[in-house]
Amino acid sequence: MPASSAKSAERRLTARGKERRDHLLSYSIKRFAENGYHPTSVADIVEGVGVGKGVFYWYFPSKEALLLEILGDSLLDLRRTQHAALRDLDDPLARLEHGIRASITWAASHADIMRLVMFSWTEETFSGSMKKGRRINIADTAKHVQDAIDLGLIPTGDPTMLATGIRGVTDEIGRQLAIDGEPATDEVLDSAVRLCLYGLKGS
Amino acid sequence: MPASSAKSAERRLTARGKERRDHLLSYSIKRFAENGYHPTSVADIVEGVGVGKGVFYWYFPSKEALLLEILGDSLLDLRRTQHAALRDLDDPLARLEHGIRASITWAASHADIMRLVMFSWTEETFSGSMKKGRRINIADTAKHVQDAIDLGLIPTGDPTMLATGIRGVTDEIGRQLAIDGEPATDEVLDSAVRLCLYGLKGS
DNA sequence: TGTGAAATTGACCGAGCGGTCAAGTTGTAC
DNA sequence: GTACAACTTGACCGCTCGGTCAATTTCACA
Repeated sequence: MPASSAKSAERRLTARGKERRDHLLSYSIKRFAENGYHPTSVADIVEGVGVGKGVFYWYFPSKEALLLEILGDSLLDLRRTQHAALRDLDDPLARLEHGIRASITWAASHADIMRLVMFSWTEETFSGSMKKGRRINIADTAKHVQDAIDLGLIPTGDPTMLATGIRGVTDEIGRQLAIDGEPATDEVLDSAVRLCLYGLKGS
Repeated sequence: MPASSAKSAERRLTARGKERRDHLLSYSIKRFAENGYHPTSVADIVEGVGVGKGVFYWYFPSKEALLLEILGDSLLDLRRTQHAALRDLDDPLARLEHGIRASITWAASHADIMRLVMFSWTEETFSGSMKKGRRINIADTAKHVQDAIDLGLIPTGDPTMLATGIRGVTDEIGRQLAIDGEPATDEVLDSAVRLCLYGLKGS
């Protein structure tokens, strides 16, 4: 490895450096989503950005580390979005509803990321990151389900199981919107919310 | 291409030939699921089966065609399983219930295929096959939803939208079971059915 | 037993991969 | 102006990939 490789997290980047790095990141996401991770070579990426190959390895330790960074950043962004959507709500069912809406909306507006997520489930190298994300996401949801049960708003049941079902609805609908390139309309969001909440009440 | 390549669908295969082909197919599925499609080379496959490289290309025109065949076969098998599960039932809701159970059970017991399906959504070359499968699957389900609406068993709603939600529940739960290597227990199946059917009734 | 199709081998090919690095340029702090 | 770190270049490397093919063996059947 070069003396000052991209390994260290605390690398000093100039303004120009940060811009270059962001450009490489966003372009990689786009190409990975369009062409697939493996079929997109590092040479494709640097050519698309218009720089030499060494630039890629100045900012990222490897192609693999780049995808892992994309996945980690995305999980963080989704959680932040969800949290922002429900932080002011007290009612557990209202929190669930706004969480569902936020998840689907986020997925629909991050179609590229959704494709990378689907791919990442299929290879050991990346699926660990995905499992962690799912565990966190389901735990977040299950907490609200448990609160709803405790308050007698819905019948007793296994909160994790129910949260998994809810994630199924939001994931699939989000995935479909992302793949088809359609936005999350109110009609879609309302249907998803009804399906989940009535499902919970009936369980 | 060789004079008698694998291109023709009506190739005459001896009993030994069919066995060899099946062996290559099943071993490829296993390796693709374990290691990912791209990281698994044709050399890996033939080495695992214990034959020369030419044998692979005697039975399959390309690595890509092999995966497409796996995907097509699997869609057929799933549909056959679903159809067998509900062909004797008249009540649309009972048909939906048994379809849901069959889908999840099939996914849980075909974990390898589920991994390949997830991957295939992420590359243009294969996602066409996936979209077709989803369209067919949702149309199958929507038909029963429409029947239930017509009979007044559930409130009016967009059958395709509702069928998409149901597919979301079955897909996600099936996927989770497959990834974790767990079987589809009655408890899981019951929860999924309740979530879907109560969701429909509330919509 | 002879014959042709089916099946098999594995060395070989051109291409492209992820990644390296010596050399050079740019930016900035004193 | 000078010194040093940040940044950039692109030729190059070793390797593996999907795929080919001439030569050979196996087998079903006449």
